[in-house]
Formats: sequence, structure tokens, C-alpha cells
Amino acid sequence: MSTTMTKKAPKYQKIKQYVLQGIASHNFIDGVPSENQLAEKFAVSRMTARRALDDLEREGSVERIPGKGTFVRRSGNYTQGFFRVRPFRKWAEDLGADLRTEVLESQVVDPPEEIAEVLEYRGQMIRLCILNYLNDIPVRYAVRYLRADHCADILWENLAETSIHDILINKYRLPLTRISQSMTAVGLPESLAGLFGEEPGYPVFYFQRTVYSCESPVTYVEYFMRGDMAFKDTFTPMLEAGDFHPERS
Amino acid sequence: MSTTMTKKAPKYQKIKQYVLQGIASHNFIDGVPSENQLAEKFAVSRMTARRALDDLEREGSVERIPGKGTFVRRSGNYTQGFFRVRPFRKWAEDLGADLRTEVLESQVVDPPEEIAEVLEYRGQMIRLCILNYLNDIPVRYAVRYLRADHCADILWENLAETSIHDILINKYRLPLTRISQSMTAVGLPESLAGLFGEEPGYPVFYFQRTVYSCESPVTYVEYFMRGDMAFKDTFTPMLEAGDFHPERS
DNA sequence: CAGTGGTCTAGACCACGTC
DNA sequence: ACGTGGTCTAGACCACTGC
Repeated sequence: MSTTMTKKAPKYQKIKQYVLQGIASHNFIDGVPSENQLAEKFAVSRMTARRALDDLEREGSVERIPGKGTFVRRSGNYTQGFFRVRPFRKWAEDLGADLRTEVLESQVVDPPEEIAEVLEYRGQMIRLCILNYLNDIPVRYAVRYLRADHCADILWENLAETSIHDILINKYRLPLTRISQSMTAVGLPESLAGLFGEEPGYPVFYFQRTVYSCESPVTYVEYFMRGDMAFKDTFTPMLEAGDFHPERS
Repeated sequence: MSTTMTKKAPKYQKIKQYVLQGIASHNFIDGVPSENQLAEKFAVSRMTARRALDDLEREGSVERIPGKGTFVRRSGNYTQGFFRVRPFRKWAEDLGADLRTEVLESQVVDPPEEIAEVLEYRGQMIRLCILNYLNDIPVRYAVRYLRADHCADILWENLAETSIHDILINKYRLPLTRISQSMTAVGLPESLAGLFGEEPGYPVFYFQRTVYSCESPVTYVEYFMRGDMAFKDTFTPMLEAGDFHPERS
């Protein structure tokens, strides 16, 4: 007893505190100190400074851009509502499963009225129908619409191997700034039963997603995903305002 | 195709894959290889092996215990970082819907074996069966288990009006530090069809959730929720660390 | 070109659990 | 005493961005 047994505060904790304080005080509006700067300031190795920034990035406070620097994440750190989108590829990676992608259709079409409305565009669109397999089991079917004037050349890409989001971002320079989606559980429509090798009515997840770039809609996509594909997640509950538990009064 | 520039696969990725495969093959039931073992096996430094395990731990696949080792996380591998939990009450608020809660059962029971395992407790438990209505439509059915030794008095609470989480946090001083859950889409079981007023097989969301307080499981709950209750969300995609595009060759 | 973040090394000391 | 994970160091090379 005697001494207050100060635990042992890791050095990277102090660095995190420092950065968080700086963020709160709006001191780092044009960039958090670099890893080297932090390392020097706190007389630690770069790996230690880096560890602090690693944590902050995972916690959503900070964003890192290779070759440029580390920046305060705009709009603070709020994990909005419900979801985070996770690229299907990463998912497959995490599961250690083989991902196979089959492009069933890719052509220019005249969009149905609802789609034209959602994408706020009345011209022609590209429709992509894509089936994803995990370990040779058909797991997800996607019907996607893209404005033909935005990215007609996308028909020439290797869509089976490249993420469409990546193409939009990197090739067409469409930063994806907002995603709006809805998820329900529905019975598998008859028209898709064959693709999945299940009976109509088999429970599936149904997503409807609109992706925006700078407030203008870029692509709309519907997913049907096998209901037995579990979304598993482990996380720390975010204490929403009011969920606070004062550790005593 | 172009050039087959092999990208550059970080070494720790290979280690992650190896461990994930091993987990999937049930090879590590009594412990994942230690950091030193992995470092040697892959001829990398310990820091690199550690990086792989760090990732897997954050992703929820693996659990580390200082002085003991690294272990497969029981009943909960694979994280998507997909959800945030949103209290049903807030949800109803957002929808502007009337929330009504009906307690169908609240009693002390001897838990089924699977539940005892998940909660790591073999004594008696409290089982609560609760039905939530939105605008008088039965929307969610919950079966919850709580350790009787933790919170027997909860039977005397007004469960229809108070959030169970709030009770656990504020009354029993159980900070909810971790949530592990899985969501699938299933057909409504026959036994619940009457409650929902739907046919068996009607698509519903099925959640299985374990809530931990300081690494020890506190409550397990299963939800059945109408599939036509949409999870809607709008958000800004956060480019995760690693959203770079390892688009293969 | 210099600076940044991303990865990696080959050591090190500590606190902890097991034997 | 030994192995484990937790932290830390002082270097290193790479790919990328900026000028």
C-alpha cells in the first residue's frame, strides 16, 4: 500500500491526451503534429508516437493521409447512426474465404422511373448485375445503377476484380461523401431463387443504398444477401449523451 | 491484367490469414500460437507478428490474456465493425412512433446449456420475454437471460417502462463495456407466428447479443424483429485504414 | 528534394501467470 | 524460472505528396 501505486501509465497515453486536448482546443485545424514531431516533443521513439496516433485513428478522432499528414477528422468523432459500410472484399478477407465475383449484366439502359428519381437524372444509365460468391456459395446479388454520363467507360473495367467504389473514387474522381441506405429482411423473390439455389421466400437481407458525391447522387444499388450470412460484430457501446454512468456521486 | 505488379502485401496480412484459417479449421482451440512462435514461423520480428494479432484482437477474432496467451474468442469471431447499437426507445422516438412494451414472462429459471456456456455461469438465471410494439404493431420480441446472482431484484422493476440497460448500468453499477452480437435474417419460427400475427417463415431479423461488463458476460438476449422494420442510416463513409485498393495484381 | 505515413527489424525491460 | 503479452527503442526502407 503506502505508495499510491500509480499503475503505470504508458507513454502513448500521454501523447493521446495531448493530441485530444489540442483537437478540442482547435489547435490542429490544419494538421496534427507529425509522428516525428510528436516523437521528438515527448522524447519517445517514433513507434511510440505512432502508436498514439494509431489509437486515435481507430477511435475516429483523426485521419491519416500517406505522404501528407495526420488531420483532425471533420465533423468530430461521431459514429452517426447504425452502420458502417464495409467493403465486401474486406469481409471475405476477414473470414478467410475465397471471394469470386461474377458479372451477370453490364449494359446501358433506360432507367425505371424510381431509379431516375433517386439519382435525380433522366438520361441513360449503366446497370450492373453482380453476383458474389464466398467459397463458391452465392451470397450476394447486386443490381447497381450509375449515370452513364458520369462513367460510361466503367463498362470496360474489370468489374469482377476491382471494387466499383475504388473505380469511382480513383478513376472518376468522385469522392464518395455520403451514403444513405436502408436494410430490411425479405423473402427471396422468385426471380432470384435460382441464382441462390434456394426456394422463393428464403430469408435474405435487402439493402437499398444511394451513394453521393458532394451532395449529388452517383449510384444506386440494391443488394440481396443470404440471411444466414451473419453480421457479427464486437464493439464497445458508445455512450450516447445521456447514457453516461457517473461512477458515483 | 497489365503488369502483374504484385502490389505489396504486408507480411502481417499473411499472418492474419494464417491465424484466421487456423481458427476456421478449429486448430487453435486451446490457444493461438504465441507472438514468438508466429514470429519464428514466418521469419519476422515479434513486432510484426504482434501487429497481426493486434488487428485480429481489434476485429474481435481473438482475445489476449497477459501472461497466458492468445485465444480464439469463443462464440464470436469475425467482426465487421458494422453496427452501433441504438436503443429501441430512441429508435421509436426518431420514427415518432408510440412505443409500448409488454412483459410476457419474467421469472427465475435454470438456463439451457448453451446459455449457461455463453454467460459462463451455471447457476440460476432470470428470463425475461418482452414484446415491443410500435404504433400497436408487434415489432420486436426479446428473450433475455440475466444471472440471478447479479440482479435478482430486477424482477421487481417496472420493466415495461425502463430500459434494462439503464437498470444494469445505474442500479446495479454494471458498466456495459462490450457488446458482441450477430445478426441474421431468418423465417419467423412457428412458435412466434401468433405473437407477430404473421405466417411462419415471415422474414425477420434475428439478433443474438451478449453484453459484457469488464470482460465478464452479463446478459444474453435474442431478438426477433419484423423484417419490414427498416434499418435506415445516412452517414459519411469513413475511409478505414486500409481502404487503399489492393485490387490484385 | 525533403517530409509524411506504412512497414519492419532485432533487440530490450516489465508485469503477469504457470509450473 | 520460464513463457506470455504490453511497452518501448533506435534505427531502417518504401511509396507517396509537396515543392
